[in-house]
Amino acid sequence: MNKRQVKPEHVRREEIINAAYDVIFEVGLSNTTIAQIAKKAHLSVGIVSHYFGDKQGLINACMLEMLNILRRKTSQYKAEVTDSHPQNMIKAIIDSNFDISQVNQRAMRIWLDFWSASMHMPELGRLQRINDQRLYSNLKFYFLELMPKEQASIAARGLAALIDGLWLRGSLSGDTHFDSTLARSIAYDYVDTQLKLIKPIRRERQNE
Amino acid sequence: MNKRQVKPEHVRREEIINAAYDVIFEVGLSNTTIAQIAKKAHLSVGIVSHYFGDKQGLINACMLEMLNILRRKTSQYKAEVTDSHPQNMIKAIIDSNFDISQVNQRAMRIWLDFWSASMHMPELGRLQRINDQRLYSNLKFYFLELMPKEQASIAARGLAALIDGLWLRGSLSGDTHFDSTLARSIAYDYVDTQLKLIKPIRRERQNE
Amino acid sequence: MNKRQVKPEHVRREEIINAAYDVIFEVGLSNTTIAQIAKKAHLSVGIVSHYFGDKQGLINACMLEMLNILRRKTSQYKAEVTDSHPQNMIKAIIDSNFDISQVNQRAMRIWLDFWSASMHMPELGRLQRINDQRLYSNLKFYFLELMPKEQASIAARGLAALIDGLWLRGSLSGDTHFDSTLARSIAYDYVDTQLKLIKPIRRERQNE
Amino acid sequence: MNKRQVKPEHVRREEIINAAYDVIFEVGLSNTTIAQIAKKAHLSVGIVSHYFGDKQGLINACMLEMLNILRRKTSQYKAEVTDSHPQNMIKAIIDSNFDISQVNQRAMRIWLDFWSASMHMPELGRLQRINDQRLYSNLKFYFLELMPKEQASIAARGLAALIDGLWLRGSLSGDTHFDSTLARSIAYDYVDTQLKLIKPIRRERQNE
DNA sequence: AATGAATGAGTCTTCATTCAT
DNA sequence: CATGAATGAAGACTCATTCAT
Repeated sequence: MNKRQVKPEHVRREEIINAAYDVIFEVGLSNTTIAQIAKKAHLSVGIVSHYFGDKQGLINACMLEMLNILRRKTSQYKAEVTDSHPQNMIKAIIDSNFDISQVNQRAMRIWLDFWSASMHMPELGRLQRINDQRLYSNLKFYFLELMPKEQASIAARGLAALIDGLWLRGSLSGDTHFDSTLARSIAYDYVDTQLKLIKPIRRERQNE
Repeated sequence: MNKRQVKPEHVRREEIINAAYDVIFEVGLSNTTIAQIAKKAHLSVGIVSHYFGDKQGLINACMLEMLNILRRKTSQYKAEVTDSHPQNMIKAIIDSNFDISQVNQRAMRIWLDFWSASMHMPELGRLQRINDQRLYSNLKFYFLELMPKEQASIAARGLAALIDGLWLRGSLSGDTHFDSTLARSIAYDYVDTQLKLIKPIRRERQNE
Repeated sequence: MNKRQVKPEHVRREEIINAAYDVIFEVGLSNTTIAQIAKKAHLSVGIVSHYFGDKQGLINACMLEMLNILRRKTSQYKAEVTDSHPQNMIKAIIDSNFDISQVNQRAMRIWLDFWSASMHMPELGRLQRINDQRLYSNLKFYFLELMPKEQASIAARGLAALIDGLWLRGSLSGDTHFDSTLARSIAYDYVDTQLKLIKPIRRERQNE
Repeated sequence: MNKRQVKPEHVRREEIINAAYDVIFEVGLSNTTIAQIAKKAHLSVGIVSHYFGDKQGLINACMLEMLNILRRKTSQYKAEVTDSHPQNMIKAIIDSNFDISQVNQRAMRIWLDFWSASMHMPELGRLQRINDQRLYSNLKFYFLELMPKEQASIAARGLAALIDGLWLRGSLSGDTHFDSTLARSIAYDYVDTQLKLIKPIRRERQNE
């Protein structure tokens, strides 16, 4: 008789959010219903409004959680870098971005669903733009230590786009598994080529 | 007055598809209703089933049209290249991809919506994978004329991802206008750096 | 180029009615659409209103035709009786009723569909009651020549019900073929037993 | 005030089914809409899917209920027979069949509607054939105790058809009231004549 | 805290009918 | 005569939300 088991709020919220991820992965965000989520979480439909106010509240919470996990992951990867040369930090950021998707193909699809939804759900858009901005700033910060401002900007923008694009193409390919090693090597290669070709250009510019 | 105006099938189809694009842009694919599309096209709701069978049929037709336009655009850009050096062809492909989005921010958002939907609508997924594959193959073909096989593969994969990523970040940024010049320069830069760093590896080419 | 082939009105009407029978048999009266009928008849949807005013007009025409065929069939069977003893006439009526169903299982199902519909379509109800009444009167007329009024009434009512019931159970059984020989023998048996037991009441007949 | 009144499931189901019977009687099964049923039951349209999945589920439940009532009624009539002579049991079965229709003219029309629908709705067809078979077997069982096998078969088949036919003609006659006494006497008469005429035939056969 | 019965607005789909050609 | 494009009302179904228990 462990019906009506009362659990701490944060545990319940976590359970519901995870159930939501499952359902979103299976049927897509726009086909996800509260009833499905409740069933997956072995709870009643009323529970969502209880903990999240309404469906939108749950969706916001899901995206927020996703972004928080990524942020934590990035912090963690950066903290683990021993030689904190800018290039290594950039690679840590790359690694953290592909770690998420490495964990599961599921996350990638969910991510894309939220990206898409963020165009038409203001709160999601806000969160998404903050995240976009964070990745860009983060990368630019380290590129600036390696190359002139203008090129750092391009490199950061390019790398951010490359990371997102690799992820995007990964989610969309029918493959069940995303080749994160390949993705990472393509991203590393981008950084390497940018760095190798930066010096001669700088010199010319410095003469100006 | 002009009630019951009969138009040729292809014209009506085009009108309806364009109305659909408008609505999808405004409210998102998953919030788009047939009633909205019909209203935008100044037609009745029954017309969609008349021309497209059902809503899914219309959606498929929309995506197919989008992809066809891109394909035609790419052919056109490639045909316009005077000096058909591989690098120029690659840049033509880049240009064609950003031409679409240049035309309007609308297209970019619609594109993302379809990308997302393609994960859960089989026919859309099929079309989308064909398109993904086409971009990759197209790029790889020209990269192969410039560098060894393995690197060509990476470069093609990287550039395809970069193009998609730039587009993605463009759709998601709140900006009303996408800076296609910047996007193109980032993509060009990717090609240039890839090519510059290829030389030391392929010494024989330097003799040319 | 035999498109737009113009045929006499009664031919067109016949074609459309037959197409309607086909469709009604396949999907049931309530699921029958004008589009299906038109397609089956290789004509356009507009044709129905052209010849029958509207859908209800076509349905009425269908039922009327069905009843006319039965009536003609009954007249014909009765005309073919050589020894016009009342009992033979009754059997001719039975035969005519099972002739229709003998022709095809299709007719039986259509018949039942119209019976059911006649409860809620006034014109159909009118036609159906006339037909009911005709069968009853027809039978009673001959029974009256064989037995007292009261029993003739019961026998006629009983036989009419028996015929309809046999037909009903035939349409509803999943069997593809209706055993009209069995049905007829059951009906004959009813007549025979009714007649045999009439004797004690009608002494004069015992002298025969 | 009494909004949102929650009742036990079986009560709600019963209410909805009864409302459905009302509507079906009034407008016919094929014209019956969920909205009408809901209105009649003073409930919202969503309730049908809540309890029966969809409209077809409700229709199936209605027919099942009808058949169950008839079956219970037959059991009850049979249990009430004091002198369980086969002939009395057969008459009990007849009585039970006309008890239903005695209760109301409504039931008869609903039956016919379901009969008709069962030709095109698989689940209804299944239920209907089971019921047909039951009546036939039931009657044959008792006829077998009174007459030889072959004749028992005919008598059972004939009586079953007669019962259905009387019912059918009753539903279709415009009369508001079905004369169940007359119907019953016609059916009794059928049994009586079958029995009276069986003996001489049996004897001859016994001599063979 | 948790349930799930009940609601009803919103959407897709169907289809008889109309009418310009 | 005949067509079939176009209409729009009607209906089944979905599902977020509410709320009595």
